[in-house]
Parts: sequence; structure tokens; C-alpha cells
Amino acid sequence: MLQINIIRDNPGYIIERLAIKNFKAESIVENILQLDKKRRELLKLLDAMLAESNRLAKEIGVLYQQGKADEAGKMKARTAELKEQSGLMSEELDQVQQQMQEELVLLPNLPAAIVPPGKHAEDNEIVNHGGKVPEVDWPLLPHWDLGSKYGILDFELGVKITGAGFPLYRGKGARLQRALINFFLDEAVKAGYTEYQPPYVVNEASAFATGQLPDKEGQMYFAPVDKLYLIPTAEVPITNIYRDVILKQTDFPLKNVAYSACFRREAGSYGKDVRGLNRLHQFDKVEIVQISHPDKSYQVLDEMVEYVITLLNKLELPFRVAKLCGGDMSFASALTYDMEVFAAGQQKWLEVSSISNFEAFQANRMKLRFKNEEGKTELAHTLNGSALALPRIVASLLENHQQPDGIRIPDALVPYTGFNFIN
RNA sequence: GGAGAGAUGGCCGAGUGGUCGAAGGCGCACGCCUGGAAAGUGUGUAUACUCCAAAAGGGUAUCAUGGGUUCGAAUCCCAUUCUCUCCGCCA
Repeated sequence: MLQINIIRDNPGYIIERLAIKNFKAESIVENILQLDKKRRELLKLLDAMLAESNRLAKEIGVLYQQGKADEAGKMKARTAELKEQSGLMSEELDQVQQQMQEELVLLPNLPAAIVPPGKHAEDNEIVNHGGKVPEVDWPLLPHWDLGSKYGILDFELGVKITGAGFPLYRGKGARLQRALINFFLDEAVKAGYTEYQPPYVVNEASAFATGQLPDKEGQMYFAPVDKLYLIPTAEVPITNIYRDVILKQTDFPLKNVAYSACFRREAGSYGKDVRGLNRLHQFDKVEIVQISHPDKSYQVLDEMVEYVITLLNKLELPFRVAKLCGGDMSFASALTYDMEVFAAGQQKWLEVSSISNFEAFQANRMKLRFKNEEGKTELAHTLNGSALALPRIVASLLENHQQPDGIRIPDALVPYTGFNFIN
């Protein structure tokens, strides 16, 4: 959520910047400014009324103490009148404030200055790449074929037990999952992140704070009896640690990492993009979250991208890094880098991590602040990214490291798997 | 699930209708003291919105949350949520 004072001070700038995200903000900004003006007018009147009310109440108290009950009684008429008026006015104010809030949550975050203009993924800028795409003279299989060939992945069984998008991992396939989770967590801890084990279900307030509610409600699994949501990412519980918190400057940088299963309904997904492990309803992910001083957040973002690159290098996967264009960025992000790995069996690039700086956008919504040099409270910046999401990493690992007679495990992972070949 | 007790500032804790945004203590910040530190001592120390060109200063709201009674609520009433204790159940 954008801060109202920024909109008030420079509405033209907001409209201009949001155009980079192909978002037409004119009418919303106009509505917000009007509502804000109305709100402040009402607030001024209401406060004056309440102030008078408070003053009279005190005077009446003094009169009673002095035994002047009849004088006090006369003043009560005025307070009753004030009470009725202020009641009506505060209802009106609530309404205006709610309307303003509804408009405010419609505005996406402003893109950072270096975000390239553009409409689609094709307009993204590739800013880095590495690793080698395998060149072999035998046919490379997609991971779903490799999965059944070596008995490590079972999609049909998942359909029987739960439904599409809930595969089972078996034998070395299951052990590979466990190894990757531990590998990612250990690497993050070595890089200075604090490990957390969060709840997998969250309440409404948490889902709202990270922006899943109200508009992405349909994307989450929901347990109505207890009004709890299954998390779509560990970002939700981990970022919510800091909801309604005022940090000290010395708390920065806050670096957290968490493994969790992630649950996504993926309503509306279909077709070839959802084949195999490419898109699932339940998957494993290790997520990194940083809370940063506003002056440092872009430095932190670069650091996070560099960190994920080291992971991809250790897994010996061909990758590329894209700086997202305005049109491809998410609602809350100010700058996003997508990390993609090449899946040689499908001949496709798969997104395995999306690392974003949200600046103060999330922090504003969940009131995450810190005391700055002058002792004033100021919004902190939040950042997060996958490091990494397992299914597409597994897909790419299987497809790129396949041999005619099995699948090679990269050296960095062997201490975690306990084996170096799947056949 | 049943019965009972409770929820006050960063923390502990006082406060049962007015002078209470809230005693006292701890913590923290700054100063004094000291060669330096500790101890001691003094001062300060919630958040949001808003008025004012800004600073200074003022107003309003907030004692779990929402509603009610009252001229006036941290204090009384109702509902909700959460915590603790005991009983039951249980990996």
C-alpha cells in the first residue's frame, strides 16, 4: 500500500511512475485525493466537537463536586447534543476512511527508477547468465519420463490419493527432496540467515498483511471451521513476524530463512505449463526474507541475487537472470529479478526464484517500522526471494544431469543425498 | 471439551467512575560525578491521525478487540479473541 502523504504531496509523480507498470492511476488517485480532503475536514470538525465535549464533562464534574447539581444539569443538554452530532459525524468519517482504504489498496507499488518499460515477459532484460546447457548426441528426456523410468516420481498415485498437482516422490526421489531442503537451509545459514520453522497455516490478519487478502483469496486453501489459510509461501508467516513492530536501527539487517511446504490452488492454470513438476498445488520451498534500512535495500537486493546465483552454480545448472519490465512485475514489487534455469529435456526456461524489493509497500500495510537517527518512526523495507523452490530445480536437475544410464548428482549435493547416481 | 482466573506502556506492576496517557520499578537515551568504568545522581523516554509554512506548541483517539451504560470509563455491563490453572482427551 502506498503512503497517503506521498500521494497527497505528488499525485502527478505517482501517475507517471505507475504508467511504467502499464497502470492507469489517474481516476484512483483523483478519488483518493478527494476522499482524503473530505476525511481531514470531517476529522477537524469531529475533533473540535469531542474537545468541547471533554471540556464540558470536566466542568460538570467540578460543578457536582461543588454541589451545584442544577447548573450541571443545564450543561448536560449541550453534551447530549454534541454526543449525537459527533456520533453521526464519526460514522460518516469511518465510511470515508473505509472508502479511501479501498481505493488505496488498488494502487500497485511504484517501480524503481531502473525498471525497464515493457508489457510482457519478452520485454524483460537479461542481466546475467551462467552454467552450460548440455550438448549430447542422444535424446534428452523430460523429467516426467525420467521420473517414471527410475521410479522416483509418481503423478498418478498423487491423483489417486489427493488430485492433480500432488505428486509423490519415491526412494531416491524422496531422498533428493530432503537433501535439497537441507542443502538450501545450510547454505543460507552459512550466508548469515537465521533459520525459522514457521506455521503452515495463518490467520486472516497475516494473510492480509502480506497482500494475499483480499484480492488473492481464491489462490489459497482455506479451513473455514477455524478461519485459517494454508500458506502459499513461507514469506507469509516469516514476514508477519514483524507485523506491527518497531525495530531499532541496530536490528538491521534482518536476514531470515525458512523451509516450508507451499500450497497453491492455482485456479485457472492449465495446459503445457502445468505438466509434470512445472506447476503444483503443493511443493517445497526454502525462502529468504530480509528486512532492511531504506538506504540499504537495493544493495541487499543485489546481495540476494548473488547469493542465489551461487546456489545455482553449486547445482551446476544453466541459468539466466532477468530484470523484470514494468508490465511483468508483481503488484507489490518495486524491482524484481527472476532467476530461470534451463530444463534441457523440455528445452524450456523455468522460473525458480523471483527476488524482489518491496521497499515500504508491504511495510506500510503491516506497520513495520524502525526508529531512525532522529528518533522518528519510519517504514522499513522488505525483500524476499526463493532460495530455492524445489520442483523446477528437481526438473532441471534431472533433465540436465541425465546420462544414458541414469542421473548424475552434482558434487555439492552428494554429502546430502548420500548417493551420486540415480538409476 | 468442562470449570475457574486473567489481559494495563519495551518489560514488571499499581490503579474499581472525574484531577489518568496512566503511580512505582526495571530497561533504554542524554547529562553530572569518575583518571576510566561500576555504583550513585538528575532529566527524558508510547503510537496513530490531525491543526500550524515549519519548529515550538495544540487537538483527537488508543489500558486485548468490538459494542453498551454515563455529563464523564483503564475502572461498570454485554459479546468476541487470547493467556494461565485444574479436570478430561491425546502424538
